[in-house]
Amino acid sequence: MESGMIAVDRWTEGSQLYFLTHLHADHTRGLSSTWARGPIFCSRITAKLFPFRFPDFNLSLLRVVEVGSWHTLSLVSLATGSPAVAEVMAIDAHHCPGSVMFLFRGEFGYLLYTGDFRWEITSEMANIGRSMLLNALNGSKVDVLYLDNTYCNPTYCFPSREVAAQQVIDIITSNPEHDIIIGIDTLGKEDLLLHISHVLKIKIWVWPERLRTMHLLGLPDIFTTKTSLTRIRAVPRYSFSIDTLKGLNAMRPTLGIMPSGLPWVMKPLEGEKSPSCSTFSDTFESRSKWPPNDGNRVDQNMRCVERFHQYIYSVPYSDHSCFPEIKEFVRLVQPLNMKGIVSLSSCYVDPVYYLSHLIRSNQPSHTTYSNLKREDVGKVKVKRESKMANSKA
DNA sequence: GCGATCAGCT
DNA sequence: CACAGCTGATCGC
Repeated sequence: MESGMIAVDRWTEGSQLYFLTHLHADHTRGLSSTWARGPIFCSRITAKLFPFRFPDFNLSLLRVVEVGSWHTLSLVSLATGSPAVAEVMAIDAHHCPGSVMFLFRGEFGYLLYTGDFRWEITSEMANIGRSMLLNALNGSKVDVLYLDNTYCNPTYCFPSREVAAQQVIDIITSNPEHDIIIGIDTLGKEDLLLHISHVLKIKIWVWPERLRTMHLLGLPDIFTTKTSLTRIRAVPRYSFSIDTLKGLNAMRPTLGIMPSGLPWVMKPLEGEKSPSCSTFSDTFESRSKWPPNDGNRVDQNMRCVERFHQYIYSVPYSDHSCFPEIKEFVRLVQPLNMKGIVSLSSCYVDPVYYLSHLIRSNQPSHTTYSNLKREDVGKVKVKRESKMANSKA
């Protein structure tokens, strides 16, 4: 596609149309309330949350793209200067509320930009997205897949969010006398909190701004800002530390739960013992439903709950796809070429490195690191400059 | 003084 | 290490 026409999650000057996959801060860096570079296309939920995040934003620049139907885009061809038409379809990305993938079609062919996404093969919602995607493609091939490669490495393997949510429930019910704090961000993991509330018939404390977000999302009235009403609190992840938990435990017995796809949560403090990480099943054997105790051996790579600290559990609840899910998605889409959208990670890999057998054309000249030998690509560590998960087309 | 950007931290 | 994001310092207007 010609450069300078369409930008996704990228906010530098020089594009005609801008697209926002979801409202997490690492995808909005460069966006501000004073934005005037052009229209921004996003999902209805993202549009709803937008003014809360960017209070004085000129809302006439927002364009809602409904999920599941083609939306016509008016562009100017950079090559000829004449009007050009393209279309876009938003498809639910199941990453956080409002998150979508964008499928573009035009004279440039088909481009699919996943944004951050979770592709839970067993989930009913993913099946809807699957048929939506296949119907939209109608047999055509995706020319370039821009892929959420956050966990694009075979070492990343974790259960569905449904299973991980049950692990959280098990921790809470196994510790009836404990207060529980759960680390979350400004957006995302609402389903986990709703599930806990529903199963345990208990309200969930959130901080005031987060309560506003819950209301904007139209979620059930199970959230509160009164600490006296519940022993379960969802707190900002940045406020979540071993020291915080120690402080809380000086008052009342309190356990912290970190829902995360990462195999580690935080660096153990100097002199701290124990991050040898006993697994949840070591501690709570028979009560735990995970790993399943059905006589079969659990995949050694499948992460389970880890006790990182006397007071802290890490639960593999992830809003990004794990490696087998990414693989399944690429197999479904069968792109001609693909590029990772996350370029900063200690284990950053070009998705082509592990998944080249699933794309239709895997000539080295098409890969991001065409100058490297294939064996070297997986070891590339990208420089800090491109932390933004983005792409320009 | 304000917004934008960056350093540092979790 | 950093899924995402806060705070505070600094730069430029």
